[in-house]
Amino acid sequence: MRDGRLSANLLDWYDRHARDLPWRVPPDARRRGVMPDPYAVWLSEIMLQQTTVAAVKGYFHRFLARWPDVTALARAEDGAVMGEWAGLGYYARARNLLKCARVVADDLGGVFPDTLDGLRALPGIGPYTAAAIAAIAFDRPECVVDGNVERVMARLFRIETPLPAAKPEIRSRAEALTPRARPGDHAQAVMDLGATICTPKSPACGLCPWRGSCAALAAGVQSDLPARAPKKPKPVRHGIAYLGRREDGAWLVERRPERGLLGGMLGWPGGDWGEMPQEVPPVNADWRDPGVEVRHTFTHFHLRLGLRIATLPQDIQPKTGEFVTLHPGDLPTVMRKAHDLAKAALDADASG
DNA sequence: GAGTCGTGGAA
DNA sequence: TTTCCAAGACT
Repeated sequence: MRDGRLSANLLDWYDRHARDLPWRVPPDARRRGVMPDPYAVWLSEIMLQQTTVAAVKGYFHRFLARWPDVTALARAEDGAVMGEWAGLGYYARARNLLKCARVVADDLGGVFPDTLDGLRALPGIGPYTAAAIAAIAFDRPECVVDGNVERVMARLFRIETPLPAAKPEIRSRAEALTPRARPGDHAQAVMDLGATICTPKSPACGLCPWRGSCAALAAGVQSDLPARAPKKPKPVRHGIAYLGRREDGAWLVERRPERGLLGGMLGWPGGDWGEMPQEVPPVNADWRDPGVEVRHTFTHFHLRLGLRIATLPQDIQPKTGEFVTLHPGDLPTVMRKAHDLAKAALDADASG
Protein backbone atom coordinates (compact mmCIF):
# COMPACT_ATOMS: atom_id res chain seq x y z
CA MET A 1 0.00 0.00 0.00
CA ARG A 2 2.51 2.55 1.23
CA ASP A 3 4.54 4.09 -1.61
CA GLY A 4 7.99 4.76 -0.28
CA ARG A 5 9.31 5.96 -3.61
CA LEU A 6 6.82 8.81 -3.94
CA SER A 7 7.38 9.80 -0.33
CA ALA A 8 11.16 9.80 -0.78
CA ASN A 9 10.91 11.90 -3.94
CA LEU A 10 8.79 14.44 -2.14
CA LEU A 11 11.07 14.70 0.91
CA ASP A 12 14.09 15.09 -1.36
CA TRP A 13 12.31 17.91 -3.17
CA TYR A 14 11.34 19.50 0.15
CA ASP A 15 14.93 19.40 1.38
CA ARG A 16 15.87 21.60 -1.58
CA HIS A 17 12.77 23.78 -2.01
CA ALA A 18 11.06 24.16 1.38
CA ARG A 19 9.56 27.61 1.83
CA ASP A 20 11.13 29.73 4.54
CA LEU A 21 8.20 30.57 6.84
CA PRO A 22 8.33 32.35 10.20
CA TRP A 23 6.62 29.51 12.10
CA ARG A 24 8.64 26.77 10.44
CA VAL A 25 11.82 24.91 11.41
CA PRO A 26 13.61 24.20 8.11
CA PRO A 27 14.35 20.59 7.16
CA ASP A 28 18.10 20.79 7.83
CA ALA A 29 17.50 22.04 11.36
CA ARG A 30 14.85 19.37 11.99
CA ARG A 31 17.39 16.76 10.93
CA ARG A 32 19.61 18.09 13.72
CA GLY A 33 16.79 17.59 16.20
CA VAL A 34 15.47 21.14 16.39
CA MET A 35 11.70 21.15 16.85
CA PRO A 36 9.26 24.07 16.61
CA ASP A 37 7.40 25.61 19.56
CA PRO A 38 3.99 23.89 19.65
CA TYR A 39 2.42 27.23 20.58
CA ALA A 40 3.78 28.81 17.39
CA VAL A 41 2.67 25.84 15.30
CA TRP A 42 -0.83 25.96 16.79
CA LEU A 43 -1.11 29.73 16.35
CA SER A 44 0.03 29.57 12.73
CA GLU A 45 -2.28 26.68 11.87
CA ILE A 46 -5.34 28.45 13.28
CA MET A 47 -4.45 31.61 11.35
CA LEU A 48 -3.82 29.67 8.15
CA GLN A 49 -7.28 28.07 8.10
CA GLN A 50 -8.77 29.24 4.77
CA THR A 51 -6.24 32.08 4.77
CA THR A 52 -3.18 32.78 2.64
CA VAL A 53 0.38 32.74 3.96
CA ALA A 54 0.84 36.36 2.85
CA ALA A 55 -2.16 37.51 4.88
CA VAL A 56 -1.07 35.58 7.98
CA LYS A 57 2.57 36.63 8.33
CA GLY A 58 2.00 40.07 9.85
CA TYR A 59 -0.66 38.81 12.25
CA PHE A 60 1.55 35.93 13.35
CA HIS A 61 4.42 38.26 14.22
CA ARG A 62 2.19 40.70 16.09
CA PHE A 63 0.49 37.94 18.13
CA LEU A 64 3.79 36.28 19.01
CA ALA A 65 5.34 39.60 20.05
CA ARG A 66 2.35 40.58 22.18
CA TRP A 67 1.61 37.13 23.64
CA PRO A 68 4.84 35.06 23.50
CA ASP A 69 3.37 31.91 25.03
CA VAL A 70 0.03 30.23 25.64
CA THR A 71 -0.14 31.41 29.26
CA ALA A 72 0.26 35.04 28.21
CA LEU A 73 -2.46 34.64 25.59
CA ALA A 74 -4.76 32.96 28.11
CA ARG A 75 -4.48 36.01 30.38
CA ALA A 76 -5.33 38.47 27.58
CA GLU A 77 -8.61 40.34 27.55
CA ASP A 78 -11.16 39.21 24.97
CA GLY A 79 -11.35 42.63 23.33
CA ALA A 80 -7.59 42.82 22.95
CA VAL A 81 -7.44 39.50 21.10
CA MET A 82 -10.42 40.31 18.90
CA GLY A 83 -8.90 43.69 18.06
CA GLU A 84 -5.55 42.12 17.17
CA TRP A 85 -7.36 39.59 14.95
CA ALA A 86 -9.40 42.30 13.20
CA GLY A 87 -9.04 42.15 9.42
CA LEU A 88 -7.99 38.52 9.26
CA GLY A 89 -11.56 37.20 9.00
CA TYR A 90 -13.43 34.15 10.28
CA TYR A 91 -13.62 35.63 13.74
CA ALA A 92 -14.86 32.41 15.37
CA ARG A 93 -11.23 31.38 15.05
CA ALA A 94 -10.18 34.16 17.41
CA ARG A 95 -12.87 33.33 19.93
CA ASN A 96 -11.86 29.66 19.86
CA LEU A 97 -8.18 30.61 19.96
CA LEU A 98 -8.72 32.28 23.30
CA LYS A 99 -10.92 29.45 24.61
CA CYS A 100 -8.25 26.95 23.61
CA ALA A 101 -5.43 28.96 25.19
CA ARG A 102 -7.34 29.12 28.48
CA VAL A 103 -7.99 25.37 28.50
CA VAL A 104 -4.32 24.65 27.82
CA ALA A 105 -3.12 27.18 30.40
CA ASP A 106 -5.67 26.44 33.13
CA ASP A 107 -6.34 22.70 32.74
CA LEU A 108 -3.26 21.30 30.99
CA GLY A 109 -0.47 23.12 32.79
CA GLY A 110 0.33 25.25 29.78
CA VAL A 111 1.40 22.23 27.72
CA PHE A 112 -0.23 21.35 24.40
CA PRO A 113 -1.37 17.73 23.96
CA ASP A 114 0.91 15.74 21.65
CA THR A 115 -1.71 13.29 20.41
CA LEU A 116 -4.32 13.52 17.70
CA ASP A 117 -7.21 12.88 20.10
CA GLY A 118 -5.90 15.25 22.72
CA LEU A 119 -5.57 18.05 20.20
CA ARG A 120 -8.85 17.30 18.47
CA ALA A 121 -10.71 17.85 21.75
CA LEU A 122 -9.62 21.50 21.96
CA PRO A 123 -11.77 24.41 20.69
CA GLY A 124 -11.06 25.41 17.10
CA ILE A 125 -8.95 22.33 16.38
CA GLY A 126 -10.60 20.06 13.82
CA PRO A 127 -9.35 17.02 11.92
CA TYR A 128 -6.88 18.91 9.77
CA THR A 129 -5.37 21.13 12.46
CA ALA A 130 -5.03 18.27 14.96
CA ALA A 131 -3.11 16.21 12.41
CA ALA A 132 -0.98 19.19 11.40
CA ILE A 133 0.08 20.02 14.96
CA ALA A 134 0.69 16.37 15.83
CA ALA A 135 2.85 15.89 12.74
CA ILE A 136 4.67 19.24 12.59
CA ALA A 137 5.17 19.96 16.29
CA PHE A 138 5.57 16.38 17.56
CA ASP A 139 6.58 14.33 14.49
CA ARG A 140 3.70 11.93 14.89
CA PRO A 141 2.83 10.00 11.69
CA GLU A 142 -0.57 11.64 11.23
CA CYS A 143 -2.04 12.39 7.83
CA VAL A 144 -2.95 15.99 7.05
CA VAL A 145 -5.71 16.57 4.53
CA ASP A 146 -6.26 20.19 3.58
CA GLY A 147 -7.12 21.92 0.32
CA ASN A 148 -3.58 21.44 -0.98
CA VAL A 149 -3.59 17.72 -0.26
CA GLU A 150 -7.01 17.33 -1.86
CA ARG A 151 -5.80 19.01 -5.03
CA VAL A 152 -2.52 17.11 -5.18
CA MET A 153 -4.15 13.71 -4.56
CA ALA A 154 -6.98 14.38 -7.03
CA ARG A 155 -4.37 15.04 -9.71
CA LEU A 156 -1.76 12.46 -8.80
CA PHE A 157 -4.38 9.69 -8.86
CA ARG A 158 -6.73 11.35 -11.37
CA ILE A 159 -9.73 11.28 -9.04
CA GLU A 160 -12.62 12.57 -11.15
CA THR A 161 -15.26 12.42 -8.43
CA PRO A 162 -16.20 15.98 -7.49
CA LEU A 163 -15.50 17.35 -4.01
CA PRO A 164 -16.70 16.91 -1.36
CA ALA A 165 -17.81 13.40 -2.36
CA ALA A 166 -14.20 12.49 -3.19
CA LYS A 167 -12.93 13.16 0.33
CA PRO A 168 -12.90 9.53 1.57
CA GLU A 169 -10.90 8.35 -1.43
CA ILE A 170 -8.53 11.32 -1.15
CA ARG A 171 -7.92 10.61 2.54
CA SER A 172 -7.22 6.97 1.79
CA ARG A 173 -4.69 7.92 -0.87
CA ALA A 174 -3.04 10.51 1.36
CA GLU A 175 -2.74 8.09 4.27
CA ALA A 176 -1.02 5.56 2.06
CA LEU A 177 1.62 8.16 1.19
CA THR A 178 2.33 9.27 4.76
CA PRO A 179 5.73 7.92 5.84
CA ARG A 180 6.72 6.74 9.32
CA ALA A 181 9.96 8.72 9.06
CA ARG A 182 9.84 12.54 8.96
CA PRO A 183 6.03 12.82 9.03
CA GLY A 184 6.26 16.50 10.00
CA ASP A 185 8.37 17.35 6.98
CA HIS A 186 6.13 15.20 4.80
CA ALA A 187 3.05 17.13 5.88
CA GLN A 188 4.72 20.46 5.20
CA ALA A 189 6.13 19.14 1.93
CA VAL A 190 2.75 18.18 0.45
CA MET A 191 1.39 21.59 1.35
CA ASP A 192 4.41 23.36 -0.13
CA LEU A 193 3.99 21.30 -3.27
CA GLY A 194 0.34 22.33 -3.52
CA ALA A 195 1.13 25.97 -2.79
CA THR A 196 4.08 26.42 -5.15
CA ILE A 197 3.92 23.71 -7.87
CA CYS A 198 0.55 21.96 -7.92
CA THR A 199 -1.35 25.25 -7.83
CA PRO A 200 -5.08 25.59 -8.56
CA LYS A 201 -4.47 27.35 -11.87
CA SER A 202 -1.70 26.58 -14.37
CA PRO A 203 0.34 24.16 -12.24
CA ALA A 204 4.10 24.03 -12.86
CA CYS A 205 4.15 20.33 -13.71
CA GLY A 206 7.60 20.53 -15.30
CA LEU A 207 9.09 21.27 -11.87
CA CYS A 208 7.09 18.67 -9.95
CA PRO A 209 8.91 15.81 -8.21
CA TRP A 210 5.86 13.65 -8.96
CA ARG A 211 5.55 14.52 -12.67
CA GLY A 212 6.57 11.00 -13.66
CA SER A 213 3.78 9.46 -11.58
CA CYS A 214 0.93 11.92 -12.05
CA ALA A 215 -2.12 10.35 -13.70
CA ALA A 216 -3.77 13.70 -14.39
CA LEU A 217 -0.66 15.04 -16.13
CA ALA A 218 -0.37 11.89 -18.24
CA ALA A 219 -3.97 12.42 -19.37
CA GLY A 220 -3.55 16.20 -19.74
CA VAL A 221 -6.43 16.92 -17.34
CA GLN A 222 -4.44 18.41 -14.44
CA SER A 223 -6.07 21.82 -14.72
CA ASP A 224 -9.55 20.30 -14.55
CA LEU A 225 -8.92 18.63 -11.19
CA PRO A 226 -10.09 18.54 -8.53
CA ALA A 227 -13.68 18.67 -9.75
CA ARG A 228 -16.07 20.55 -7.49
CA ALA A 229 -19.81 20.60 -7.01
CA PRO A 230 -21.31 23.77 -8.54
CA LYS A 231 -21.62 26.63 -6.08
CA LYS A 232 -24.68 28.70 -5.41
CA PRO A 233 -24.89 32.38 -6.45
CA LYS A 234 -24.49 35.00 -3.73
CA PRO A 235 -27.55 37.09 -2.88
CA VAL A 236 -27.30 40.84 -2.23
CA ARG A 237 -28.19 42.08 1.26
CA HIS A 238 -28.79 45.72 2.21
CA GLY A 239 -28.17 47.54 5.47
CA ILE A 240 -27.55 50.91 7.07
CA ALA A 241 -24.77 51.75 9.52
CA TYR A 242 -24.88 54.74 11.87
CA LEU A 243 -21.51 56.37 12.46
CA GLY A 244 -21.78 58.92 15.21
CA ARG A 245 -18.78 60.89 16.43
CA ARG A 246 -19.04 62.78 19.70
CA GLU A 247 -17.57 66.27 20.00
CA ASP A 248 -14.59 64.89 21.93
CA GLY A 249 -13.82 62.51 19.04
CA ALA A 250 -15.20 59.31 20.59
CA TRP A 251 -17.24 57.07 18.26
CA LEU A 252 -20.51 55.31 19.08
CA VAL A 253 -19.83 51.61 18.56
CA GLU A 254 -21.36 48.36 19.74
CA ARG A 255 -19.88 44.95 20.52
CA ARG A 256 -21.55 42.38 18.26
CA PRO A 257 -23.05 39.19 19.75
CA GLU A 258 -20.67 36.26 20.26
CA ARG A 259 -22.49 34.09 17.75
CA GLY A 260 -22.93 34.73 14.07
CA LEU A 261 -21.43 37.06 11.51
CA LEU A 262 -18.50 39.14 12.84
CA GLY A 263 -19.31 37.69 16.25
CA GLY A 264 -17.52 39.33 19.16
CA MET A 265 -16.19 42.18 17.02
CA LEU A 266 -16.81 45.91 17.26
CA GLY A 267 -19.31 47.31 14.77
CA TRP A 268 -21.60 50.22 13.96
CA PRO A 269 -25.15 50.37 15.24
CA GLY A 270 -27.92 49.69 12.72
CA GLY A 271 -30.64 47.24 11.80
CA ASP A 272 -30.24 43.73 10.44
CA TRP A 273 -29.01 43.23 6.88
CA GLY A 274 -31.62 41.82 4.52
CA GLU A 275 -33.62 42.38 1.37
CA MET A 276 -34.42 45.94 2.43
CA PRO A 277 -32.28 48.33 4.50
CA GLN A 278 -33.71 49.16 7.94
CA GLU A 279 -33.60 52.68 9.36
CA VAL A 280 -32.83 52.03 13.04
CA PRO A 281 -30.86 54.97 14.48
CA PRO A 282 -29.19 54.25 17.85
CA VAL A 283 -30.07 57.74 19.11
CA ASN A 284 -32.12 60.68 17.91
CA ALA A 285 -29.80 63.04 16.06
CA ASP A 286 -29.37 64.94 12.83
CA TRP A 287 -28.24 61.91 10.81
CA ARG A 288 -26.99 62.78 7.34
CA ASP A 289 -26.50 60.55 4.29
CA PRO A 290 -22.95 61.13 2.99
CA GLY A 291 -24.03 59.84 -0.40
CA VAL A 292 -21.65 56.90 -0.56
CA GLU A 293 -22.15 53.26 0.36
CA VAL A 294 -19.84 50.45 1.38
CA ARG A 295 -19.76 47.45 -0.91
CA HIS A 296 -18.34 44.34 0.65
CA THR A 297 -18.52 40.65 -0.20
CA PHE A 298 -18.72 38.00 2.50
CA THR A 299 -18.42 34.26 2.01
CA HIS A 300 -22.06 33.77 1.11
CA PHE A 301 -23.54 37.19 0.25
CA HIS A 302 -22.80 40.64 -1.15
CA LEU A 303 -23.47 43.58 1.16
CA ARG A 304 -24.48 47.10 0.19
CA LEU A 305 -24.19 49.17 3.33
CA GLY A 306 -25.67 52.67 3.34
CA LEU A 307 -24.21 55.18 5.82
CA ARG A 308 -25.62 57.77 8.18
CA ILE A 309 -23.26 60.17 9.91
CA ALA A 310 -23.68 62.72 12.66
CA THR A 311 -21.66 64.80 15.11
CA LEU A 312 -23.18 64.07 18.52
CA PRO A 313 -23.30 66.41 21.54
CA GLN A 314 -21.07 65.54 24.47
CA ASP A 315 -23.91 64.72 26.89
CA ILE A 316 -25.99 62.52 24.55
CA GLN A 317 -27.31 59.20 25.93
CA PRO A 318 -27.53 56.51 23.20
CA LYS A 319 -30.20 53.80 23.25
CA THR A 320 -27.58 51.25 22.29
CA GLY A 321 -23.79 50.96 22.11
CA GLU A 322 -21.08 52.97 23.85
CA PHE A 323 -18.61 55.73 23.06
CA VAL A 324 -14.97 54.67 22.70
CA THR A 325 -11.70 56.15 21.56
CA LEU A 326 -11.52 54.15 18.37
CA HIS A 327 -8.51 52.42 16.87
CA PRO A 328 -9.77 51.77 13.30
CA GLY A 329 -7.45 48.78 13.05
CA ASP A 330 -9.52 47.05 15.73
CA LEU A 331 -12.52 46.96 13.37
CA PRO A 332 -13.37 44.14 10.97
CA THR A 333 -12.75 45.24 7.40
CA VAL A 334 -16.31 46.07 6.43
CA MET A 335 -16.67 48.29 9.51
CA ARG A 336 -13.31 49.93 8.88
CA LYS A 337 -14.37 50.75 5.31
CA ALA A 338 -17.46 52.49 6.70
CA HIS A 339 -15.32 54.34 9.24
CA ASP A 340 -12.91 55.63 6.61
CA LEU A 341 -15.74 57.02 4.47
CA ALA A 342 -17.60 58.53 7.42
CA LYS A 343 -14.49 60.13 8.90
CA ALA A 344 -13.70 61.81 5.58
CA ALA A 345 -17.26 63.16 5.36
CA LEU A 346 -17.36 64.36 8.98
CA ASP A 347 -13.94 65.99 8.74
CA ALA A 348 -15.10 67.77 5.59
CA ASP A 349 -18.18 69.00 7.47
CA ALA A 350 -16.04 70.27 10.32
CA SER A 351 -13.62 72.17 8.10
CA GLY A 352 -16.23 73.40 5.61
C1' DG B 1 -24.68 16.72 4.12
C1' DA B 2 -25.29 21.44 3.70
C1' DG B 3 -24.99 26.19 5.50
C1' DT B 4 -22.44 29.59 8.01
C1' DC B 5 -18.43 32.12 8.59
C1' DG B 6 -14.01 37.12 6.03
C1' DT B 7 -10.69 38.82 3.43
C1' DG B 8 -7.64 40.17 -0.32
C1' DG B 9 -4.96 38.85 -4.30
C1' DA B 10 -4.95 36.96 -8.82
C1' DA B 11 -6.83 36.21 -13.35
C1' DT C 1 -16.19 43.85 -12.72
C1' DT C 2 -16.67 39.31 -11.36
C1' DT C 3 -15.17 34.94 -9.96
C1' DC C 4 -12.20 31.97 -7.67
C1' DC C 5 -10.36 30.36 -3.67
C1' DA C 6 -6.48 29.88 0.63
C1' DA C 7 -2.90 25.18 5.84
C1' DG C 8 -11.31 24.35 7.91
C1' DA C 9 -14.31 24.28 12.03
C1' DC C 10 -18.70 24.15 13.75
C1' DT C 11 -23.63 23.31 13.69
